[in-house]
Amino acid sequence: MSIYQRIFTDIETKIISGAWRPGDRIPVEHELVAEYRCSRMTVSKALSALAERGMIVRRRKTGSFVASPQIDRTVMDIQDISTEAELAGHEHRFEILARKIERLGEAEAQQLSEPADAEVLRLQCLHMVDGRPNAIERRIIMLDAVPGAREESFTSIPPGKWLLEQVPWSKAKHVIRAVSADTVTARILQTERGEACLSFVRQTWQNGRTVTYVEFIHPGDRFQFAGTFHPAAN
Amino acid sequence: MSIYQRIFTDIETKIISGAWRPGDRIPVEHELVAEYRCSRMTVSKALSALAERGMIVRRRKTGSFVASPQIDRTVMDIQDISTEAELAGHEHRFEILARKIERLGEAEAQQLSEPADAEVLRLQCLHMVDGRPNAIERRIIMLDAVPGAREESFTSIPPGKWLLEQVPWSKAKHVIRAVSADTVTARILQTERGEACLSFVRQTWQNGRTVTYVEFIHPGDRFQFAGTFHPAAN
DNA sequence: GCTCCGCTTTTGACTATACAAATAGATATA
DNA sequence: TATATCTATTTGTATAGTCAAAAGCGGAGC
Repeated sequence: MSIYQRIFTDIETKIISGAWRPGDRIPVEHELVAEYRCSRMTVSKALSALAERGMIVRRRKTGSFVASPQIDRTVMDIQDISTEAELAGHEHRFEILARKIERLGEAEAQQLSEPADAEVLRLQCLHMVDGRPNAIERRIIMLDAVPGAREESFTSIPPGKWLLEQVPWSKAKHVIRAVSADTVTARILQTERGEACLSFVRQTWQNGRTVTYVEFIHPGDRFQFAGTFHPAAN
Repeated sequence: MSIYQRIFTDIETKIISGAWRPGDRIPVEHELVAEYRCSRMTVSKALSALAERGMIVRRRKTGSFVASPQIDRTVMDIQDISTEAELAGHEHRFEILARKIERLGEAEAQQLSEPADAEVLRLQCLHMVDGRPNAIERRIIMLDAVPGAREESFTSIPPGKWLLEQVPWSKAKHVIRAVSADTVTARILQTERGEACLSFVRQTWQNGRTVTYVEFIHPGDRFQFAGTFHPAAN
C-alpha cells in the first residue's frame, strides 16, 4: 500500500468512525509530513483526493477541516422540500405520530441483518410542506449504536437531522420503489387508498453496525426525485 | 486557469463532444508533456483525475483510453434487470410497439427547451424480463442530433443501447416519481388500472443539445431501484 | 475607533528527477 | 511449437525543492 493511500485511508477512517467530527481541523500538511516521514507532495495528494471526494474542506491559511456529510444531506434536502418548486420558499413542519422503545421482531431482524433481541427506538413522523402532508417517515433507530436517542423527544428537531449530528459520515444504502397507499397511509397523507406513492428506504451503517433504517412514503402527486443520480455498486 | 485544469478540460471536452470515442487511445504522457510544455507530474495529475472520474482508463505499458460511459450504463443495467434478483440469470426481451417520425408538439417543445418544429423519432417499446412486462419505454430522439436514428429499425438492439454507441459521454438529468397506471399502460404492462408504477425520466444532452428524452414506466410490484444514490447538483 | 500595510501561515501549482511495477512484444531456448 | 526470458514502453509513486495566491493577524498611522 502506497504512502499516499495510507494517509488517505487513515484520515478517511478517522472521519467515518467519528473520531474526527465535522468541523474538526485536520493536521496541516507539514505535520502529516513529519508523521508519515514523506514529502509534502505525497500528503498534498492524499488531502486533495479527500477534498475532491467531499470528505474534507481545504482553505489557505486556515487549514483543512472535516466536511459535513453531504450524501445524506442532499438526500435530506430533497426529502424536506418538493424538488419541483425547489427553494421557492416552502415551509416545512413535522410531528411525531408514534414513539416507542421495543425489541426488533424476527422478520425485521432478518431484513436488517441484526440480532432479533436488539433494542430499538421506533418512530413514526408526518412531514408537512406548505400545510399539506408530504411524507410519512417510519424509522427504526438502533439504541446500542445511538444510545442518546433514548432520551431525545424529537419534538424540535426531526430524527433525520438529529441523527446527522450524532452519527457523522455513515454509509447508506437506498431503495426507491412505487407502492400503493394502504388505508392507514392514505388517511395520514390525506389522499386516496391505492394512490401511487414513492417509497424511499434508507439503511445507514457506521463501522459495520446498523444505525438506522427508515422508510419515507411520499404521495406520488406531490413528490419526485430530480437530479443526476449515480447508482453505485455498494 | 492552471495547466493541469487546462489539460483536464481539453481532454474532457474532446471526450464529451465525441471527437474522441470510447476505446480511443489518449496521447501518452510524454506527448502531452511536449504539447503543453509542462512536467510529467502535471500531465499525470490531470490524467489521474480523469481516471478517477471514470472518463478514461489507464494501463501500464499500453496507455490511456477513453472509457465507456458508465453513468448511463449503470442506469441501463438497472433498467434491464430487476435489481432485487440482480444477475440471477434473468432473460430480457423487448419489442417495438410504435415508431414514427414527426415534429415536436408545442407542449413538449416547451418541456424539452427545444424548437417546436424539431423533427423527432418517437418510439414506444415494451421490455420483458423472464417473460413478464417489466417496463414501457416512451422515447423521443432528436433527429438533428442523431440523424442515424432515421434509418435504424431497433429490432435487434434496444434504443438505449444503440444511442449509447452513437452518442458517447452525454450529460443527463433524471427524475423519479410514482404514478398510477392509466388504462393503456396497465393493459400493456399486464397489471391493474391504478396500480402504482415507478416512472423514471431521463433527458440527455450532448454539447448543450438534447439528444433524447425517455420515460420508463415500471410496474411497482416488479421493480425497484437499489444502490447508493448520490443526487448531484447539476 | 478605523483603515491600510506588511508579515506569516497554509494551501495550490509546478518542476525536474528518480526508481518501481506492469506488461506487450521481441528474442532466445528447450 | 511451446515456453521462458529479456527489453522497451508506459504508468505509478515519491522526493525535494520553488514560487504564488489566499487569508488571518498584528501593528502603524490617522
